[in-house]
Amino acid sequence: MNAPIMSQSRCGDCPIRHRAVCARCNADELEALDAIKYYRTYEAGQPIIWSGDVMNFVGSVVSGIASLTQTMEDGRTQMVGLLLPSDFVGRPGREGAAYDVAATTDVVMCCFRKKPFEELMERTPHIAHRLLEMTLDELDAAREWMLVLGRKTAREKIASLLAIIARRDATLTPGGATNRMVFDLPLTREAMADYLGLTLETVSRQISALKRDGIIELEGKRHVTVPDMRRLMEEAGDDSDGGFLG
Amino acid sequence: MNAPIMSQSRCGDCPIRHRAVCARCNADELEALDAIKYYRTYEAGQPIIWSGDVMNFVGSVVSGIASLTQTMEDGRTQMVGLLLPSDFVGRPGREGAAYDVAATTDVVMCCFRKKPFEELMERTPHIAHRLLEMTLDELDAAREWMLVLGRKTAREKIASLLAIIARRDATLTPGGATNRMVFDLPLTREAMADYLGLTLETVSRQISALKRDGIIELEGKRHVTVPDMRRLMEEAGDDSDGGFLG
DNA sequence: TGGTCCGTTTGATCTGGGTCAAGGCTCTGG
DNA sequence: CCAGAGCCTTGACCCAGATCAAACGGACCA
Repeated sequence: MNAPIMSQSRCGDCPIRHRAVCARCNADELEALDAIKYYRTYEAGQPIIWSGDVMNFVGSVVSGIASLTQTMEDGRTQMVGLLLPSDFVGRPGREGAAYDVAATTDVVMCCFRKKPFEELMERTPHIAHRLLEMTLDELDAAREWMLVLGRKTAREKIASLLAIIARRDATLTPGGATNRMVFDLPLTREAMADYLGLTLETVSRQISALKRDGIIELEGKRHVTVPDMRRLMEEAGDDSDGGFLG
Repeated sequence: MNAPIMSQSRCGDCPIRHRAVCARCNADELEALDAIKYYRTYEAGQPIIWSGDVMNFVGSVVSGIASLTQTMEDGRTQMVGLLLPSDFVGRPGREGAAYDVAATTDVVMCCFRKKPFEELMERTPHIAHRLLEMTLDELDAAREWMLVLGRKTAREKIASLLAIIARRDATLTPGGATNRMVFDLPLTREAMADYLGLTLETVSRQISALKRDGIIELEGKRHVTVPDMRRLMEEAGDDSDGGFLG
């Protein structure tokens, strides 16, 4: 609780490293961040922001998983992003939210009031710079996901999602990057379907198929073991291992 | 040729307004931009950059259309972005390209050498700021497209693409935002299929269907008339008119 | 004037994933 | 200990869009 989780600098007493914000901040800047910061918790399933709402804060996910979702008038939905701990939420310089944000699991957010955050950004170029980098990362991720949505089969989609979650998990689990990987699915079948542009029945069937074929092992419905990440990546149609394995 | 196309400031003698770069630059900054600027032309079909290549420039499309494409090892491709005149290419602060960029029609690019551009960015906060805004726009567009790819039917996909092209065209055609719209398709059926996650046969069939149903009129294979934009938007499943019509 | 090349259209057929429907687990609360 | 609610799985069937195949049409060239 008092030992840093990461070796990076953190803003004030915040238990996570804000990737976007304070990786390179000095003491004064951290203090300024602390002054405009507050925490907020959401229960699993709760909305955090609705598309079009005025957002008066930006922030980072501290724990739990949040999702970004687009919705059509007739109710069809597509998840367009997953927010894992340390991911940034919000659009400096923008009034409203562009999509619905909801808590997929219980979520703790570290928020910064938007106006003062933007002012701080103005006079702190490296924060603006870091924010640009981070937005470029998100753009890359979004465009990679467009390939998944547009061209991959249901089985490849599932494998891609599992690979992403495993990889993200690994970055939070020191020394985790081996061939065998174990993690918990933070999403229901329905949420996976929303992310993958599938129905929950197809998600369920394909997970069963991957299990039958020995690509994954399941303990209960959520706890996943991948005996060999390379095989999973092949199933994802993604031999370029995304920089994940040596 | 000597009269400005746009009423905005432009960098030096460049015939387009660089949305990202010089909308708010002063004379000194424009001069600095001019000093590191050069033009380059590409024929339709030519590659501009390959994914993974080191990019030593950033720039804007001056005329023509370029595409961003993701490719899988087995040859499946997904177009992840369209670059129309005034769109920005390149990733300040990044070494390599993340996707293939190719000229879809003949293209003229206005390029800035990357190193000096980044230096200029460092000491010119409003350029960095504008770049962030623009990247956020691209991110929004990418995420909107994820909904198209993941959840829309073939007919809706085609209608969405036509609506986007019409809208983009309108921004370049003063006074063009009426209900009736006329434009040329800058893409082959195959390129449309790549963008929409379909096959070219399906694209062709759905275009024929939209024509049969009177949503669009075709003169040759490329010249499109939309008698009533609202009907097209409905077909796109996108009643929120994207800020296009009053 | 007639190839031939390339993008496009159209037809016939097949199939992956959607839809509808019926249970099966597992946790919670009475 | 049972009932109910949420998820999840599995089966049967269907359809939108993929695949395979043929032919069209306009631009270019000999």
